[in-house]
Amino acid sequence: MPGRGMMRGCGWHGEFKSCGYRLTVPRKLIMDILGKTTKHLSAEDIFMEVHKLNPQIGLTTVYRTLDILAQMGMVSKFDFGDGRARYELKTSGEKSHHHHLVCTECKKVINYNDFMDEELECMGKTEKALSRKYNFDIKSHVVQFYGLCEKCRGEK
Amino acid sequence: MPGRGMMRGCGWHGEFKSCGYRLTVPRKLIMDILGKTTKHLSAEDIFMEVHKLNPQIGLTTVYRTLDILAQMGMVSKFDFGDGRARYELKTSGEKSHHHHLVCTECKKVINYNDFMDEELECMGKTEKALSRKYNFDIKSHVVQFYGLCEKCRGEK
DNA sequence: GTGTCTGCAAAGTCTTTGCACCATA
DNA sequence: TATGGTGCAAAGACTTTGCAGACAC
Repeated sequence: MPGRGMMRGCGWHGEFKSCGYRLTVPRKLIMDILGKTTKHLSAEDIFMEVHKLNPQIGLTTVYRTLDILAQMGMVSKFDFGDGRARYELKTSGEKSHHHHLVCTECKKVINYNDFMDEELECMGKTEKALSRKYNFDIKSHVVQFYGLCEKCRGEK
Repeated sequence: MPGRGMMRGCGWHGEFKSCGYRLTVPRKLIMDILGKTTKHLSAEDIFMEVHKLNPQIGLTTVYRTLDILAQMGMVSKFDFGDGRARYELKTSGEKSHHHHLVCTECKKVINYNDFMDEELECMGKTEKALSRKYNFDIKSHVVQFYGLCEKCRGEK
């Protein structure tokens, strides 16, 4: 059995197996739900979706599965400042990588990737420079803008 | 009495008062501690420091003060993925703005500001573009790189 | 003196853990 | 059938709230 943490093969079924994890009903459902949304779901959100399809599945399993997925690097875990973690499937498409714009009032989150060419280039440069200077093995980054959305700034 | 949330005058004493807040012993101590470190203190960290100087002060007060400071914009609140919030005084000096490099293993955080000129320029551009496109009033941003620090990558 | 602030204790939220049973490979 | 996975309940960790007494202005 290959060590956990390694990823081989393509498609998440293969990745799962080659990491020594079993393919179970809850895990399939959770991956399905994550794959079908562009939203930023909390564990509870995902649990509620799963629950609709299979009421037997518990919140604990959702947390455990998300942990595994995050450790495998298949899912990103975000904090938008509302006290609960949010999860997003890391998709590999060209235009799928995005950053976030967060309303601090109503907690709405907008994905953007339209102004990102320069941003990504610049993040890449910084990443290299930081890796070199601090001898870090950099795996990911987070870029988030915080402010008031159109609606909330109007109400102030 | 001016409405809370406004900031006038200079020095935090003045800001505090002009926002209608009282200048109390715990608040002074907390500001002092935040002003004297470049670390990323949790509420508990700050509480322990405060406790050394004045054991009467409670953790609740620390949380409440940090809340006020964050709302006034004098303090930034960060999440580095270890389940507790971290606080930093926003200093206004030229070179004081910085971003973070976080080790996902040992949770060490490095402030960097040496590769940031281009990064900041680019963030500025993106901020403007996002403000315009989504009609957001952007107040702040977060940039964080995650990975393994020198020590932790060696142990793997 | 008045309205704010404080400390304590208790409650609230999100997340993790222990354990016996179940299911995948 | 042998691990690993699951659900439930309970515990854990961080943060917030309620309230009576204390303090800044």
